[in-house]
Formats: sequence, C-alpha cells, structure tokens
Amino acid sequence: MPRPSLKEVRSEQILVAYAKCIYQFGFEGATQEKIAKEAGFKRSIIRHYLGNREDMIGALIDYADKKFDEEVGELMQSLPDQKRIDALIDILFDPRYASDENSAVMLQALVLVSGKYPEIGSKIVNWSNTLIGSVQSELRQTYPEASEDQIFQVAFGIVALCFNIDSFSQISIPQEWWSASKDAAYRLVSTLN
Amino acid sequence: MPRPSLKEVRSEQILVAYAKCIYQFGFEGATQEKIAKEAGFKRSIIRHYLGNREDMIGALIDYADKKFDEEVGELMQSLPDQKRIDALIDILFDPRYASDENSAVMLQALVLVSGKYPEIGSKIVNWSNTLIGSVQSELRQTYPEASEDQIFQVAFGIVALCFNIDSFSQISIPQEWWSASKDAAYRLVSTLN
DNA sequence: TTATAGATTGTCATTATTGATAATCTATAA
DNA sequence: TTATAGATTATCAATAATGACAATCTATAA
Repeated sequence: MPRPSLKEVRSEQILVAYAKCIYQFGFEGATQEKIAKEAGFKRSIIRHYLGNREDMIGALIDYADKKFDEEVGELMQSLPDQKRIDALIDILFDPRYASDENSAVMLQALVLVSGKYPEIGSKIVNWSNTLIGSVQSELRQTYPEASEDQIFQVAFGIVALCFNIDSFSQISIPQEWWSASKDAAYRLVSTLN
Repeated sequence: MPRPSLKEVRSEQILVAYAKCIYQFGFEGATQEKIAKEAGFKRSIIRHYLGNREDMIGALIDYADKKFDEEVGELMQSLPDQKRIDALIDILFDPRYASDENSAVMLQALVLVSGKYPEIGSKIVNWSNTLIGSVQSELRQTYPEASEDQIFQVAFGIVALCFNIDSFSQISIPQEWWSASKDAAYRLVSTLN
C-alpha cells in the first residue's frame, strides 16, 4: 500500500556524504547542514533516516567497517595470478586510489577522534589487521621459507607506508613521495630473500 | 611604569593547551572554552593575547612550525657518536616519545584540516622534509657508497613508518606494532648494504 | 603613594548547530 | 480513485560558540 522505502539507498547516500565531509572539514566540522548539502537533501532527511548525531556516528562506523572489508576483498580479488605482490604494491601506492573515497583516508580521520569514541579504536586495529593479514598471506605464498615474524614485519611496514601516504592525500605533496613510498615497500619485500 | 608583559608566556601556555585540545577533541572540537579550561584561564584571556579564531590558528601554525624544527634539532643533537642510525631509530620508534607533546601528533591533526587552511599543507611538507633530510644525512654518513636516490627512499620510508605509528598514539594498539615499525625501519636500512 | 599600562574578568549580542516535532507531499496497492 | 505509509519539508526552541567590548584588578616605576 505505502510507497516503497528508500531507507537503504538514502542511508548510504547520507553516509557517503558524511564520510566526504569528515574528510573535508574534519570530524567535528562535519555538521548535519554540510552533510545534507553534500548529499543534496534537507537536513531533516538525515534525522529521518539516521537519527541524531550519536546515531549517525554509530551508523558511520558500521558503514566504514563494512566498506573497509569490501574494499580489501575487492583489492585482493583483483590481483593477477602471477607477480601478485608486485601488483598489490602497485595498486596500494597508486595515487589514483587514494581519493576521498578511499577507506584509508576515512581511517585517518577516525583515528583522530578515537579518543572521544573508544569503540573506534578497536575497529581501526581490526581494519589494519585485516589489511596486514591479506598482505601477509600473499607474502607467505611467495616467500614460504621466511619466518612468520619476518613476514609480519614486512607486511606491517607495507601497510604503514600505505596508510601514511594516503593520509597526505588532500595535501599537494611532492610527486616523488609516492614513488618513494612504493620503492620503500619493494625494499621491504626484498629483505625476505 | 606598567606591570611587566606576560604576552610571551601566556601565548605559549595557550598554544600548548590549544595543541593538547586539538589532539584530544579534534581541530574543530578545540573550542576556546576548552582551550581556556585546559590552560587554566578564562576564555577572554585567549582573545586578549591571541585575537580571534583565525588569529589563533595562525599563531598555532607558527608555533608548531618553530616547535617542530626545535624538536628535530634536539633529536639530532642527542645522538651519540657511534651507531647513530641505530640510536636514531630507537628513539623514533620508542612509544615513550609519542605522547601528546609530540609534534608528529599535531602534524596528523593538521593534515586533516589542511584542506581548509591551505598554508598548512606546505608547512607539513616542509616539516616532513626537515626530518627526512636529517635522516638522509645520517644515512649518507654511514653508507657513503649508496646513491642519493637509495638514501632518500630509505629515509622517506623511515619517516613514513614513524609518522604512521605516531598517528596511532592515542589508540591502544597491539604492543608488537611498535616493534614491527622499528624492525621494518631496520630492514629498510639493511637494504643499503 | 600614585599614575599607568597591562592583566584579568564579566557580559551581551549574534550566529551556528542540534533536537524535536509538526505539516505537507507522493508513490503504491486495493 | 482513494486510503495509507512513508518521503520530504518546515519550523521553533534550546544550546553552544564566537566576537566584541566594558569593567575591574594589579604590578611596576616615578
């Protein structure tokens, strides 16, 4: 009888806009008004679908949580059969992937407010571990003779380099920082020989 | 005739409190009221010494700028004569140095708002280059046979690892992340042999 | 002691942000 | 066509934050 619900669609549109605003204005600077404008709705619509500010934050965290896993999954799926590690590093350190749609950027924004919202901290550790784990298993395939400790150190280093360069994505940084990050990642891998 | 000026002292006290609030509440969350409370003054005192919000931000950037150079200088001064690179890495990846007084944390907070205040972006690049440059010159001393490109890549990687782990400083992260960062840094250095 | 410049505090208008709810509009099924 | 559930918009009170300026207090030198 009633018109069809848009809850799913609208919620995601709002959360995407929310993420973009956090990226652009910071966590506390991402006001409902700005989010609404970014999403192309009136502010009231936000409340209608997501509730108050606290509810919004919860929804955002859940969304980021889901999104991060998806992105890592897609990333690993996209790797070719041969030279998978090289391909992985090439993607991780490609400037084109470090847009405001990248979860790594959201992660950096959330790190800054994890003091205020403690549940964020453990999520971030989880996300990091997810990515580190994926890199680890790739390394393990290619370097079966290396120890787990060695593999973990290298995987962690690669992810750290990636997080770091992504965190700069809205600053106009020297071109060579991207290639330096990538080269450093390759250097880390080379130590497993 | 008049009473002596406290401008220098008060300004620094306020800016320290400002930095601490940014670290704790985020950039937009660092309100004048919170800063005043943190510093132990009334809000009016902030305006008296630093002016309005925009003036405050400018003062903060200048302060962070000066502070960062000082800290890097002191860090390099503190290195022993022997095994300077090992000592440098040990300090950079010591959890005790990544407190809220660490400039690296401020840097991460400022990165997030550099979209709003473009002058911040170039400062951050400068700060990074300062630290990278210092690490480079140390590496150059120990590995004179390595090329400049190689030295830069390794120096950049070390600084990136440092920035990354520092950015997590207010999250309770696994203990091994610190050692993994340090180990990765050592691995990077080892590639210069 | 006293005049003075600066320190410190107090107050108020303005604006920004949010929470909450009412009012209106509209796509669907009966 | 029409009732209905949900979409969308409008509005207002409450609070937070800022800007601006007035008022008061106090350490110094003359």
